[in-house]
Amino acid sequence: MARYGKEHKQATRQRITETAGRRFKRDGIDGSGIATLMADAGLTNGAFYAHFESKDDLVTTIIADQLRGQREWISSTATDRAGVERLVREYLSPTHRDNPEEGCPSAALLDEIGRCPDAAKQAYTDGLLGFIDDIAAVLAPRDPQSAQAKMLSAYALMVGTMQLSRALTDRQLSDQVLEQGIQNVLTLLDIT
Amino acid sequence: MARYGKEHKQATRQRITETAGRRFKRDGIDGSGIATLMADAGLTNGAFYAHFESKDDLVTTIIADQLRGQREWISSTATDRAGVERLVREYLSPTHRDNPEEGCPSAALLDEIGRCPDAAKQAYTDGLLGFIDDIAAVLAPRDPQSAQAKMLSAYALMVGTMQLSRALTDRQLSDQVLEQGIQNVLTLLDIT
DNA sequence: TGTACATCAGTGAACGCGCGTTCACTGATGTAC
DNA sequence: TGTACATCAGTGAACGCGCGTTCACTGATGTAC
Repeated sequence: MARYGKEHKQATRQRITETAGRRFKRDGIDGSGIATLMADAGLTNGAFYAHFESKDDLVTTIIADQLRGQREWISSTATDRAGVERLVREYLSPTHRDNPEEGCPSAALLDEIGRCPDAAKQAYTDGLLGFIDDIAAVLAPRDPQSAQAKMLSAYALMVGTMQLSRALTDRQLSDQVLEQGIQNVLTLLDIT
Repeated sequence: MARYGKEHKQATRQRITETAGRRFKRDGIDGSGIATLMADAGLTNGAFYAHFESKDDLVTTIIADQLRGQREWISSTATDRAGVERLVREYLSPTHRDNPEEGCPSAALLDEIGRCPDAAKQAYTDGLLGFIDDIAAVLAPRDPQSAQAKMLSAYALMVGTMQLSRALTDRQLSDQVLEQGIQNVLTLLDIT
């Protein structure tokens, strides 16, 4: 199968990273086995260790990769205050609630990340501050320090609201939680 | 070992429920095996099925039990607005962050609960509304309906903040997130 | 009050299965001649 | 331009282990006589 130019292996690694990110967000980290993750990428279990040292290594990689993806999504949407509002409404939408595998890694995995080894938590911390500071710069270019703290709190509210809406069986109540969340996030950020 | 009065088996079941609740909150649901859970209660694996139909049955029981415990804790603390403030400060404390096994089940498990079968999510929904409505009645006895929505959002912020503070490796930043969370929850609830 | 018995909470070995990880092997490729 | 070879990404069986669950059995107990 091999001896393609060096970009081939890198492309395979990227494919594993993308499909594993989706699987983690759908079934949880503990709920996703190596064999399943590799089958998702169209490979067999043995090939895993040509790309990653261990499952922990993969987890750390996925967390960094997912937050990088979230940062890119944010950069392309939240270019001004109106963009931030659009982002909040898109985040706290029934579509996001019903499709965790395509959504926010924090909403899908944050409590599990809190139980991960330090390397994974470090990747989370770094990746998070990357895009939090992006938005803080848009919202308060003159005072990024206090905007960071405010934005972290707004993010916590968005993540908690999404998780709560996914855990409720009452759909109407779930929708209502999302709506109330939008109002409170926007108020918290002094938007509208 | 047996033929104690009927209160004996019930006491054992309660012991399993308590120790399993702590274990779940520490290691996650998927991260806690039946044999470990039973050993925590001083029993062997086989005895489990004399008390519960399946692991799913236990999970549903634990969720209901944990939220009942949280409701009791709240009833004894949040008797007036000052009580609610004390509760928020205790919730968003470093002590709570550093001892998940004694803390809030939502903070420890909410994203995992969102992936559980409907029975577990139903138990969560019921248990949650139990104490949310308690606090709503304290905060706005004349308008419990809108107080419920507001309180659900405040709870989402508390849960998200706690999870975030547990996932960060930077302790100073983690402390800061908790502080900012307290301010925002109190503002959101029109306290102080 | 003392003994025989029925109860049933709890034991512990075993079931098939999937886990994370290792490793001898395969075979399509780019390169060297 | 055509052939032999070294490379190495990917295969798939196997490792020991813990998972959730089942079941034949044990033995301390409350009850009946």
